[in-house]
Amino acid sequence: MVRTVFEKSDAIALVAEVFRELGYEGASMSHITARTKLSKGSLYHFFPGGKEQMAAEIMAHIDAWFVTEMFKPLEDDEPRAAIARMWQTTDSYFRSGLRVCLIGAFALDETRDRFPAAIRGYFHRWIDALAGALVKAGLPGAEAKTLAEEAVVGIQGALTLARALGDDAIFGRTLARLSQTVESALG
Amino acid sequence: MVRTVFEKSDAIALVAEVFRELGYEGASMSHITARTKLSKGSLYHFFPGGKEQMAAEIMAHIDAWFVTEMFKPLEDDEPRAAIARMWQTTDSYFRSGLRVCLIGAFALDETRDRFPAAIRGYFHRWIDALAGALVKAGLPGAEAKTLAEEAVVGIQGALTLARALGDDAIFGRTLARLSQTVESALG
DNA sequence: GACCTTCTAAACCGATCAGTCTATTAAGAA
DNA sequence: TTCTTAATAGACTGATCGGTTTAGAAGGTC
Repeated sequence: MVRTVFEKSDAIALVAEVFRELGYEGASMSHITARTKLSKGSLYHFFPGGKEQMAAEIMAHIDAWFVTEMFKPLEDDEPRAAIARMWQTTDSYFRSGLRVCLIGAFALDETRDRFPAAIRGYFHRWIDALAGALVKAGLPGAEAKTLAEEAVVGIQGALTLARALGDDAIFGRTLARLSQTVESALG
Repeated sequence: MVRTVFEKSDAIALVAEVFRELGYEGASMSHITARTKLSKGSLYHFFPGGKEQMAAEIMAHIDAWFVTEMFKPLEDDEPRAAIARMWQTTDSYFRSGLRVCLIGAFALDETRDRFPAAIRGYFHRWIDALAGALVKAGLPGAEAKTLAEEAVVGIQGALTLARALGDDAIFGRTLARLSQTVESALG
């Protein structure tokens, strides 16, 4: 029999895409094995805790990526440049609306009750990091918080509508509108 | 054995709440029977087509409600008053953020591929009805379309974040902000 | 009462679920 | 080479899945 060797990081990325497309409950082990070409032996070798561990590690992986690529830059770099790069990073991460937000999708059904802290933390830190950058760029705290919330709300809503309408253009339009709103607030 | 008699409209409303909380895949027949107190016999009597028919009829029911309560008023009534009532209707329908949008949740996973027309139609008509009212209220077509899209995107995003953060206040804040934006656009 | 239709209850079915186990393979250490 | 260990393939298990069927209860009509 043919034997393929995987790295755990490959496994995380592959399984993540299955959860992203099918949701937590919709992603059965047979779906996962079929779509990833990882056998059950491999999956339970990497994730002895089964589906729940897979989802937890995937969320941690996503979280770490966002911290490095978006939240840290928003906190540490020059705020206007970091915010400008945030729109680009967001657009490419979500493939211009073709890829949904796994954490957002988990939030909408009972999967939320399995990972409440991870879900809450992800969005909380995104809003806080953006609000912090807006404050550093000169906005009052309250306005910064409102604007940051508006941005993350808009991104999530645009992802939902892009999938619902089968029209990814709405995602680009929303990002453009949000960045425009932020820029005019910054003056 | 004790026998309880249900109406089909009761069945639709009860099953709808289960799908809303658990999602399409997450809502197994045993979950549905347990939470609704409807036996399998009753469920398959009302919905011979099983889960798929349940979901289809629930979506049709939701759609009809929105047409009567929101889309028709937006099309037929005085536009500013209809838009003002839309915010209230939206707030009460989604129970100020405690209740998710079933159609939006379906859009995010593969459930979308079972009901693409219903999902697309729901959001398309919402945006069009609101944009139509905005045009009647005096806005240019392009601006009306953009604003209507922004409103529906914001509502969906706020529902996602309300659930993710376990904080329904964000839903009220978003509705207030959106209505403010619309009002200042109308002058 | 008898009869018929509508509806409910629950046993039952094959398929699929998440998860376990055994056998085997590849690769590094000695 | 030989031994050891990490990793893979896939058969297997008991539980649960969506769905079917059978049996009978409730309510109307005559």
